[in-house]
Amino acid sequence: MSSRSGGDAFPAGPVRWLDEREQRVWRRYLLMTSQLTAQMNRQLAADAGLSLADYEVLVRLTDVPTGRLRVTRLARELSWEQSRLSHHVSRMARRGLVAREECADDGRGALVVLTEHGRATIEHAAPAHVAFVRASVFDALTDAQVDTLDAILGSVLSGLR
Amino acid sequence: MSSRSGGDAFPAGPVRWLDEREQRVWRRYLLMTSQLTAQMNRQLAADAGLSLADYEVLVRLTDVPTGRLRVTRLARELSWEQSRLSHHVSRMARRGLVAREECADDGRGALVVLTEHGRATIEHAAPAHVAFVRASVFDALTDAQVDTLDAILGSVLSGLR
DNA sequence: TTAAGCTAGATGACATGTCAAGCAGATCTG
DNA sequence: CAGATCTGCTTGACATGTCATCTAGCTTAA
Repeated sequence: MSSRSGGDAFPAGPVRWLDEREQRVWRRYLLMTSQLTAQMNRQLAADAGLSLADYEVLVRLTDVPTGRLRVTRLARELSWEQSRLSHHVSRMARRGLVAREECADDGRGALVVLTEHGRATIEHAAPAHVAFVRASVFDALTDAQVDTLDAILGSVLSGLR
Repeated sequence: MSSRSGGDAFPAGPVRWLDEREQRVWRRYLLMTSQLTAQMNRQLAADAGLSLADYEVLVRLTDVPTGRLRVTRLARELSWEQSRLSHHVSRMARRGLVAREECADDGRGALVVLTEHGRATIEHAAPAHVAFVRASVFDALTDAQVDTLDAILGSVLSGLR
């Protein structure tokens, strides 16, 4: 459990505990997200030797024609902290998936570039990954459920900022 | 992006790429879950020096009257891998939140026990954490949305096993 | 132009998670 | 009851994330 119901050992205070239904939904939310992430990671690792994080980075790079992006821009696209990306790029570079390049415009800047190996790897990985997402998520839901999910994600996200 | 639309650089094959709407929902799903987790972690860390994982462990232990559980049982309740739990218990024990105890029934077994400090910590952490979850999630959703979410979680989860 | 302050990135320290291997105590079977 | 096997748990190696800090290159304004 990740939350408490009322009437237990904790002081009641002004806290509105989650009711039975909310607790069930919340537990299932935590379970579902962790399982789904874990399975995507395992599927990608088995199929292409990638983590989901690797995959996300590679996809952003294939999205631009030049296959290269400034570090800060890439971090923003991914909604990652800049230092996380910096560490991750180092690891991916060690594996030959991307490379760093100096930035002509700005002496401080750095570009992350998709390598040939990186491109080949994501092109190999994408079909099975998309198939997995489709099978696990979209094929399991009705159109109306997807619409509601979209609305839910929007509401929660706008509250988080 | 975590998935591809059709008609791009990848071989088409028999793959059904995600359409525009599916892509948008999927991106938002990944964004929302990572943001929500990050913010829960930060809130818990700031308020009580706990990670969400610590919190989950402590809650399971407070759920049983004796405040102690076998390692395997606790791992199952959390849906964690056993070795993850073992590492995590070591770290929590170092901080005095839990302790290990031998198991009388089974010489191989081990019990994880909530300490006084652990109990005090979760009792301090729970109200603000629940308030955060309520404010971020449940207060942002209508009753009908929560029902649909429950159904979605159920569908996806049953497909994942 | 030059010092103050800002910005882009990298890095070190450390928490966390995964996988594979190890180990000792049960259990099973001939 | 002895060896084979299974089980419960721990450990080591290593990938990943976060936070705080550092460096060097921009920008600004007196």
